[in-house]
Amino acid sequence: MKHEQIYHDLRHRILDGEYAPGDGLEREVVLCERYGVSRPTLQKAIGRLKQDGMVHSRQGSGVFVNPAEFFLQNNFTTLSERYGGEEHLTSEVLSFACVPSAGLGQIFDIEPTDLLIHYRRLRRLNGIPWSLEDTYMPRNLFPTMDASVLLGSVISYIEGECGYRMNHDRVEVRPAVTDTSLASILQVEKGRPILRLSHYNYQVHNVLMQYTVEYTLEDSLGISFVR
Amino acid sequence: MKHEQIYHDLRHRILDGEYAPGDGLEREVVLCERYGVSRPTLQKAIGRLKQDGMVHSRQGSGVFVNPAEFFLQNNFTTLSERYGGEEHLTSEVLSFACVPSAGLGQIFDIEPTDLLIHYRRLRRLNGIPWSLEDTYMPRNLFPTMDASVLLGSVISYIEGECGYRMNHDRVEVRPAVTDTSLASILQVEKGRPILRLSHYNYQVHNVLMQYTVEYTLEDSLGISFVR
DNA sequence: CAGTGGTCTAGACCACCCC
DNA sequence: GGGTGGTCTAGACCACTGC
Repeated sequence: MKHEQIYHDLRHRILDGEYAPGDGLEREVVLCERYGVSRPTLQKAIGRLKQDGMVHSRQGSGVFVNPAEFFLQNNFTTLSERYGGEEHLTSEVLSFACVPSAGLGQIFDIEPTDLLIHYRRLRRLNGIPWSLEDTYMPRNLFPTMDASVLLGSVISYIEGECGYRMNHDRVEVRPAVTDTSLASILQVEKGRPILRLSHYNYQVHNVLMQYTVEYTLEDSLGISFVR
Repeated sequence: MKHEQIYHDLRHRILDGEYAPGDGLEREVVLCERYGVSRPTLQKAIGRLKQDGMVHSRQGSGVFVNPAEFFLQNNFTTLSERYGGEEHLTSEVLSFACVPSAGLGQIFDIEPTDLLIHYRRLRRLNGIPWSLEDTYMPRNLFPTMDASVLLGSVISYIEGECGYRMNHDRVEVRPAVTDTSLASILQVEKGRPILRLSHYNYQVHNVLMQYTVEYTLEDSLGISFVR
């Protein structure tokens, strides 16, 4: 998709410092010519940059780059999307098993006796324990899944080998405090405030492919709404 | 804006049960005729419905209404937007004063000695304490503001009487636990996990008009990402 | 008043679903 | 193969900015 490419290109140019904060981007017509697209397509790309807090625009004036502290670094996505590439993210698989879905059967819309794949991973950021993830995936959708998949990218297993297509995510945030076990795994004190994120990963037609509960030491998650 | 009207119309039709979950909406061309718009405009409206979790679409097939548990009720917005109209929301002004900006001067980009209007409100949902808000607004932008503004809608004061235009919001979520004073105000036990939301309300050009810190007993906030 | 971004249109082409 | 949504275009008109 053209607008997506343009979005990524402009985003990288901004992050690379090609435009200083406060600078205006080129006029829309110029950018349209550079990328060889029409204005609506360019504006779709600009719109995503606005949502990310990278730029703001003023009718009759121009599109301007925000100071870096306004940038929202893809928060609320999965950890690998938040930090992919930029920081040193490692994961340690703490467990991998097939379990009866039991109570979780409801959200997956399967029977309590049907099987779910469950794995728990500790994610470290630059070596420091950063978040704990419990992920569940229905066995019937992923019959070939085994522990070796976790060595690579789970996403490319789902989208590549299995041929499924992710359609949308839903994320719920809850406040929590570390209990004894969580505190010892994440190596923080007991009773520390912590965010608990539930990620629901859907195919089209609301078929749930992945359900992940993440406890993260991230101190804040941000989001912005452009009117 | 036409796409906004269409979004609200369809949203109300869905909430009113005009379409049952799983039902398909009319074909896009039909809806275009009904509303007298072109397809891109209609699709902008549909796109917002998808983000809200109200519908999903399938290329080559149609647009379908989701079960109600997928609906995201405008979370992450201000409390009055989250519950406006639907529930009984009341607020009690606990304090109103003009204070030196001090440390907050930085985020407003003003001097530490410049004045900020500060007010604290306890919001109740159906009579139950639900969230505590501390709001700061720069005195120089709102010289006519006094406590009487809080009796009506602060938004319409800002956009109507003052003639400013909100351009975008930024929200940050942090985990917290209630301390003694917060627990007594919100009438919950001390040490309870709670979400702390920072709302930043901007005019164009990133002029900060309002900064609000909200502690809310909301058990979870949701958001969805459509690819 | 000239130039900018904001919104919308009419129509095109494609990928995909389902008969 | 007929019909659906996904994407894009070229161009129009408007509101607003800033000289």
